[in-house]
Amino acid sequence: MSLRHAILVLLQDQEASGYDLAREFANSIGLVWNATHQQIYLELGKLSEQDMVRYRHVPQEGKPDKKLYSLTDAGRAELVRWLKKPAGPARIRDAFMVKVAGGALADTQVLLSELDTLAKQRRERLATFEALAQRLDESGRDENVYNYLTVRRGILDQRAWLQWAEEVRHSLEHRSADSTAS
Amino acid sequence: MSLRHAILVLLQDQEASGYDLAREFANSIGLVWNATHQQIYLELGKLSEQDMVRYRHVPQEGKPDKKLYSLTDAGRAELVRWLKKPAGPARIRDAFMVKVAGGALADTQVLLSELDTLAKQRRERLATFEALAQRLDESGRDENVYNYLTVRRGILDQRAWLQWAEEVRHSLEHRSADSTAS
DNA sequence: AGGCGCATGTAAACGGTTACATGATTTG
DNA sequence: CAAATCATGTAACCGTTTACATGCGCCT
Repeated sequence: MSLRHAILVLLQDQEASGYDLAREFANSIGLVWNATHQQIYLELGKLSEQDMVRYRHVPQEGKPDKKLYSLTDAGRAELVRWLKKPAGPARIRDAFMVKVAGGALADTQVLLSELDTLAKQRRERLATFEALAQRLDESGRDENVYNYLTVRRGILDQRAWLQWAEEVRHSLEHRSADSTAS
Repeated sequence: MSLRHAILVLLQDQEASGYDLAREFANSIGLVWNATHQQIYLELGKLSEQDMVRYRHVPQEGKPDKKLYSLTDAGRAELVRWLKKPAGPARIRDAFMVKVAGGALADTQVLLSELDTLAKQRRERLATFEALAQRLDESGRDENVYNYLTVRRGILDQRAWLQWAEEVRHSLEHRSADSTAS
């Protein structure tokens, strides 16, 4: 399990609430590891019990109070320990790809429109990441190497996907031109 | 849940045993969806109860008997139904990426050697996929569009990862040159 | 003799998703 | 007035991994 380690990594840079972490998981890191807020609150609870994180209670006006979590020495030690041992292989669950593999039975039009939807999302992400990369590049490239590399991965990933999407569109459109009778 | 649909897609082309499916999940489709044999046997059991697959018992000599599964009409209908509704977003769990993001605390040498290990695996996969793509391209490109596209995704994915790995190596080597004192 | 490949399975533990619940403030 | 944002949480369920179990044949 390394949801816990993903959380520790995020807390390494800055104090954050469970809510903040959930947002980060939905954006940048989300490409690489995802988690819902319930999962995060649960894990923060466990980490806190095990003294790997501590929190301070921050009352707010208008908004609900928040708990700002930060790493303890034990948490940092755990992170360091984990960083040393080899990571398991990456796992993915890409339902759309399963669909393409089973495409013979699928409605080409449905696949094409879904492809468009996904491509749009990817293009938006790509823009976000490119903007982020530029900002990181301007403001001190050496301190932010790790963040920069993470974002670069996101960029290359989106581009590869979009390129593939072009190939798919080409093949499918060619294919649907054959069978305009259906 | 669409492990079930991934299985249905695989059975669409050919009869297979649980063991066969597990192998396919470990290879080609594994890039896109993964599952262990226990999960597959369990799901095949459920699919069989729901009459979406049937099996014939094949006794073998020397080796244990096997059950060869194939799609029923109900199974094919379920696949078609699923293919029509939009797929959820792709999910990934890439532990190595989490490590890079938390790289400030990591030992650069450890990261670099892990990068090498992963790069080697990716290069092997890339070679496998490229060989497969060529074979598909030669033997009738139109019948195999869907398989071909799936393999293309694998190829583009490996290339993007390897390109990223080059950037990471560059950054990390540069970085470790600074602090040869450690 | 030991390990790998074939082939199937059970059981327990753990990880993760979905639904539900609350409640103030801001934005359309 | 409805919906989104901020902020936290519980409970039930489902999906997934890990460990255990069996047994023959082949290769080193």
